[in-house]
Amino acid sequence: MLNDPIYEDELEKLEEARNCFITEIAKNMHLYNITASTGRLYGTVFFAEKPMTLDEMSEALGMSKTSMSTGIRSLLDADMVERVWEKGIRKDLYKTEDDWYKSFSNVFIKRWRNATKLNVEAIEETKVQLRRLKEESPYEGIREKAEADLDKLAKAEEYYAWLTDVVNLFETGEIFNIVPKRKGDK
Amino acid sequence: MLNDPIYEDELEKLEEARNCFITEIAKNMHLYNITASTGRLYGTVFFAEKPMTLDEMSEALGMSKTSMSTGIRSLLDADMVERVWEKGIRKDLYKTEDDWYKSFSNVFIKRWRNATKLNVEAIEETKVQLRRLKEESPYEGIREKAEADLDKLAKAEEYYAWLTDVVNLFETGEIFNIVPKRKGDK
DNA sequence: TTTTACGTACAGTTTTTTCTGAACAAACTT
DNA sequence: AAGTTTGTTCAGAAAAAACTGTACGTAAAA
Repeated sequence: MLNDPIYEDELEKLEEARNCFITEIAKNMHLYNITASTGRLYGTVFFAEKPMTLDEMSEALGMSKTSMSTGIRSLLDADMVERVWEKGIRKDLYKTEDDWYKSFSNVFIKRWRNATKLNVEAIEETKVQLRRLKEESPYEGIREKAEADLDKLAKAEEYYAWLTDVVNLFETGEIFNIVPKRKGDK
Repeated sequence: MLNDPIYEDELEKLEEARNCFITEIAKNMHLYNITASTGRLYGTVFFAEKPMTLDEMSEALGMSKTSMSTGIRSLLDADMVERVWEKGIRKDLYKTEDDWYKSFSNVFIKRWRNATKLNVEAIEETKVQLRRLKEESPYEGIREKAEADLDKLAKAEEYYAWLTDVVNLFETGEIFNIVPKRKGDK
């Protein structure tokens, strides 16, 4: 069977079918801050019948093992892939996380919570400086500008408070009460 | 006042305060698929007392007008900036969208809806090919693989159906019933 | 109409990111 | 202990992206 040209042909068709999905998903992977190459890696592991080693990935994609190593790490960070253990196998094995809801939520939470935190901190620091100007500047023009800026930042803070609430919706899993997971329905 | 060194100094302090926020927001702008440079552009327009022209932006940031043009376009695409019209002014004027809830929602909707659409289309196409293999391949191994892949894709479809629901939550504005906008509270 | 002002397309340059192979360190095998 | 195997670090090469200045088309002004 391994040298059966018709079987090879069928296998080729299978690859082609898979490739259709892999190519598309790789293109949209940048939404998770993941490069297209790493997206293809994800797709490859996704369709694999069993967990893959770095060497197998390297072979499958025709890319260096180094790239597989860094790519897998990105995917691990994004909780899109996990390491599995198999008896008697020395190499690291990886499979895709099958709970896509979880992957999405994790990425969503991680990214927005972090961004919110940093931005709110920056707002606080900026406010300190602006308040000083507003209260102490000898120039009315400066005081007015500082006040106007403070108003703008206050609005921004409201928004970040809301965004934090939204992130919490995903973190607590409450989102699944509001938008239930689909099971088998179209 | 224009040549008053103390006033200049105060203005400098104002710039510095603003810069603190601008720098941070620019760093996190990549979450909206926007470069750090364009992020700084956003910050500059955000703090400006009145709508800015491309030339003013170029002057303020020390970058080419071409870059301002393309940067502003990215921001327009993301609904983070809008063009405004002022009587007697020939140049295009831009201000930041003050409804950040809207900006966030728009970006969120646009990006995820688009990604979902493309991925679902790819899944459909892949399914067609896999079904053919599953039904017509003379090799049991191939038929089994095709079936396994179809199962995986079915799970992916469920996820995308859910994601579409989530996106709709933002598109219809229903998210604001669940997570109300903050007004003035901390 | 001619002139001027304005925004953008495009090609080339600079900067940043991605990718690779060699060298290394840790852990397993013998 | 010596010798493999395996994943990762690192410096340099290759690829991609960002940025700039020139040139051009369009529309307002003269």
